[in-house]
Amino acid sequence: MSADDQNAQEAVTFADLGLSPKVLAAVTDAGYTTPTPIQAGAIPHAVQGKDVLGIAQTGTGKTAAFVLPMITRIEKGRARARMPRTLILEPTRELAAQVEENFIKYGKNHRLNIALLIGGVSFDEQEKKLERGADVLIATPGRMLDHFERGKLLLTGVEILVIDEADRMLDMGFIPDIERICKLIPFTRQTLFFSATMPPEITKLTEQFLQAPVRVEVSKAASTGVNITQRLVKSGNKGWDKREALRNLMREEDATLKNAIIFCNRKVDVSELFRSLVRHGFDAGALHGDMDQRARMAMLAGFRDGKLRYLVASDVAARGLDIPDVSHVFNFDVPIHAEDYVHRIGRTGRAGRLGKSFTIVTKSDAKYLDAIEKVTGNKIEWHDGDLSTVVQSEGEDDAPRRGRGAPKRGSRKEESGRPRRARASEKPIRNPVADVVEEAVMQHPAPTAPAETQSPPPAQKVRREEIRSQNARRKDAPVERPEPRPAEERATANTHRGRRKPDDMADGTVGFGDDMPDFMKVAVKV
DNA sequence: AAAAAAC
Repeated sequence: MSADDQNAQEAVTFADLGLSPKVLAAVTDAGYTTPTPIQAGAIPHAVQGKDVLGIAQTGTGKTAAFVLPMITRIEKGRARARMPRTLILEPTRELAAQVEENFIKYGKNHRLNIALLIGGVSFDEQEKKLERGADVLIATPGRMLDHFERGKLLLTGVEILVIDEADRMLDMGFIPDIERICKLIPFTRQTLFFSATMPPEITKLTEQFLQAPVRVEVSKAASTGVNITQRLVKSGNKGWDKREALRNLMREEDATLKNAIIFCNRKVDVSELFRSLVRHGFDAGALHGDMDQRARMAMLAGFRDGKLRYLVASDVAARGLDIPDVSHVFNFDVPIHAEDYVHRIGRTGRAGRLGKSFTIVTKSDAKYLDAIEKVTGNKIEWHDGDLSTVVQSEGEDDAPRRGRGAPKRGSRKEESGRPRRARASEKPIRNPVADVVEEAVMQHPAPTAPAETQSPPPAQKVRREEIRSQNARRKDAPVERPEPRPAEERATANTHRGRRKPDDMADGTVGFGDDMPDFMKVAVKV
């Protein structure tokens, strides 16, 4: 490449990409002048209506790479009732909500009707938005198909289809849904397709559903960024050992720790660790897929706004979520799949900043650790001596005061499942923010119960009856759940489900009155 | 040894 070419490339600005003046103005207002490689590569083609195959990780500016040209292209024209003009499919609810935020930010000079169709929230409002005519429809596949089957949605008017995070959709078993949806949309559409990797199934999908796509590939972010300091931390096998190791680490790092995500492999452990950290006075929140949708939103908002310094999370938070400025990532568990390690620690050290990651390792993690070191291609240093120096703690798991014989896996969780009131005398919770949040996460009777729960439309009522009869044997089985849930999982569920009246929890913050932090109120609007 | 996603 000549020096001139290089200069020319450096000189690329958003103004050179063919975006409309109104979109450009919004981009400028947001403070951006220079597009990222994926944006510079994809936008010029996308604004011309071409199909694009974008191969890019999250954190590369991928979302704006489709949002900006889409707004440009739908400037003219209006949506008709139940016939959205564009459809964006996302694998998780949070990602979908995040894309909506992007449309709001960059569409501020337009009058866009945006509809967000995700599970876990009421159908009513979503239907209203569809009825009004959506310029932009953002959805997770399940809820979208649900609306479609109810006849609330016609896909024949879709001009632009976006499939985001295709490889993750594959992991999650969404590909049949995606194929079905693709077939429902006219062939004359424009398709923008994004995936971080291109396994054979995904390649097949692109061959089937893209027409002469422009392929834009941005250099794979070095599997683990050089600006992330990675360390391993030894620990005994027990949950108790690991939690103590984590707390020590958190205290050690306190001076330089701005905020941190703490990953667990399992949802139960997210809940348990969250409760434990709160009891120890850390202002932590929690995020996993079994939580009430309102609480998920509230947690994320609280963490982003800096109201919560720690977020204990499952891998729902490992990819794609845009949480800027995370200074630390802690792996409470070694991830079972090596790629997850890369994604998790990739939540720190973004945009060239420095980041730190610590992974708590026990003797039984050896093989997973090997896999990680193989994938990332480097040996990770031990923080403070390796596993050979670990002292295993004695005793029956981490509930020593419970009688012998009792601790089946479920009963061990009793402590975390017990109502908070009973615990209050043991250890005062010193953290009001997390305390409020705990109410929201662990007891998820949506105070303004989703409308469909109160008056399900006939079709759904029938389905519910089926489920109810399936569960007839189990008196306490939640009707929404076809499968009986294991005891330990119930630690995350609402123990009062079905027993409390909505009036008892007018605003969902039982017993906290005026102490509800602002971010909770904001997030609750969903 | 997992998580996620419709009800």
